[in-house]
Amino acid sequence: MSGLPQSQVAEAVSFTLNRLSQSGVLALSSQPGIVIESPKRPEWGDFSSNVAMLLASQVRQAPMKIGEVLAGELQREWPHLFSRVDVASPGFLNFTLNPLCWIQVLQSIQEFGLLFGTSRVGKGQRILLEFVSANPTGPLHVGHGRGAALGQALANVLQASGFSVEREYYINDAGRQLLLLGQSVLARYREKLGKGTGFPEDGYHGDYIKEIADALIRTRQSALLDLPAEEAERMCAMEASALLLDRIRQDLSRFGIGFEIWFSETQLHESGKIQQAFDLLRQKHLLEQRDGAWWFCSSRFGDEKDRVAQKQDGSYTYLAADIAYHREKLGRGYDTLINVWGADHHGYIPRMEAAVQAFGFPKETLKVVLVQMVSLLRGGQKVEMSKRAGEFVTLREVLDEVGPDAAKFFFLMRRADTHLDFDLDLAKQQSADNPVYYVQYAHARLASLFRVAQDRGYHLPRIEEVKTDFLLQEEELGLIKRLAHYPTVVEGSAVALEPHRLTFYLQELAAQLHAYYNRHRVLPPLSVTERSESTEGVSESSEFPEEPESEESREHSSEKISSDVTSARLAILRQVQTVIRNGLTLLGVSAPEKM
RNA sequence: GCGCCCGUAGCUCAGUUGGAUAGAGCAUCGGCCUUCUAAGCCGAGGGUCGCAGGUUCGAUUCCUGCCGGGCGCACCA
Repeated sequence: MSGLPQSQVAEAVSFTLNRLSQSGVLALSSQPGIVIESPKRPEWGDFSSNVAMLLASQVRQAPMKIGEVLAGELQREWPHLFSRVDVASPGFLNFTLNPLCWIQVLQSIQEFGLLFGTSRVGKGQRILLEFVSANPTGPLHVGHGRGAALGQALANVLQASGFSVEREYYINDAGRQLLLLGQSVLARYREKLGKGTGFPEDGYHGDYIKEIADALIRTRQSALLDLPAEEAERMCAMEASALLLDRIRQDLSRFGIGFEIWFSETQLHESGKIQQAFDLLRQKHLLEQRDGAWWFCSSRFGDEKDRVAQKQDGSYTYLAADIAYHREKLGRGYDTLINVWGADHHGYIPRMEAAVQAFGFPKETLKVVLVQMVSLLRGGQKVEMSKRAGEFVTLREVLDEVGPDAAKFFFLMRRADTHLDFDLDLAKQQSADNPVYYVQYAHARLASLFRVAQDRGYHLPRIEEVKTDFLLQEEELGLIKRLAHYPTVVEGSAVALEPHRLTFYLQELAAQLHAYYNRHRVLPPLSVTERSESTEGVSESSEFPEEPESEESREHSSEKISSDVTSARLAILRQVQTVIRNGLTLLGVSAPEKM
């Protein structure tokens, strides 16, 4: 979408810089990365750039002087784009665009619709995004919910930016944790049948274990008591993990999260992939036997020490499986692997980076996004969760309480690597204080406006049908500029792997919309009342007071709504609605027509 | 002890990869509905960007050292 003003400015600057370089006016050895940003203050124009300052050392001239030259050239060469280019100390270029440029933003939104905001920066690079991947040893809890919301939003934002994304869930269905699950279930099973023999040391304590035991009693009666303990444990583990995985799938599907691939760890063992990975590492002398165990030499790639991959007793550690798993993923030909992990696993990153490098891929092939913990607040108090006692709030409970939309939005309101306080009361509240309602309401409010407009016989105009002057009033222009920023936000969220930027953007856009909506009418009032007659003399005057300051609400009621104004506003607001809808969609949140 | 993350308004947090005079929401206080959804808007107060150095035209942002908080440091996952 290079037709957008910001890209046009960047292209213009780049082009002019090249030309000045070739003609010898500026002696450039290399062109700096041109960053066009939106300045904080309106006096600094629509966009600004620091190129002149970046160039100063290279060209050996004062930034202000370079700025002057550039500003002059740019204005001369691109008169349709710039209405002015200023140089501000210590050397900023401030661009003020020809207002007409903004119209094409509206046209672009109108034309691209659902696709507005998409780009091709990803160039079709293939990304494997692995997230949630909770062990099937218990139900999903809130922390997993945050990972799920983040993963999905990341996938959406990356896809919108031209990456080809596949989502994967790694099922940890082998190893000690699963055994422990089997032991825990069997222990409960025995207890319930009056044959209790104690509970495993680090067993799973949650009530769901008892429910699974009940289910086993229903289907198998007391049959498991006759089996050898090991076999009974294995059977319990299989049954329990199948049940729990099924429950995880249900929760995720209710949360609106889907995966292309569900990858099972057991498969790695059974297909010999772990053995293969080991053979390869041995060949490369990255796997060494010491003290009867096999060590992965991760320290050669910057890890602080080597790690055991195969224990003295011959069994594999979880690391062995993960090494093989990452080799498996790399072998599928992705350009980048992204893992969304709980922040408590951060110490594990160097190990996995080592594995990736051991197989001949650059370290950057693997990107890990860390998700910090979630605390739930109710009545201003933290809801206590203790993993040891098996007391944690499940994702399902949160969904029951606040619904998927609010849950997702709240999970995405903070940067992933900072701790999140999730206020359950706020998430349920139907007021402007609740950010998700606030944004959704903006969308619904517009939907409602359009319904009323159509009931009253207005048709919703296309941009081309509207008189330009009425689109370019100050506040309308403000809205358009905000809309123009949207594609940059989507791209930034994708490249930085930070979807929370989109959440913030939507709140800002909604705020601007609500303010606008409150201040300006779109449709003329239905009936002429005595009050409007009594102020008619004032409101009909062609000159509006400059800035009424404290009299803004009065401006609202006295504003004259011609049919040109109505259609211009309808046209702009439709594009606002499109952008809100698109943004919410990328976050996985619905955009309701009615609330 | 070592490593990673965090420290910005009373609270919860943004800060566009190093830019110009530091931003939002909540909370507090004061206003706005006979007219398109008040699930909304307008206004006010509130800051040593943890501290101290360094890098440069310029630092909340990068580097070093402290202080404070969280997490991790298994032949568990």
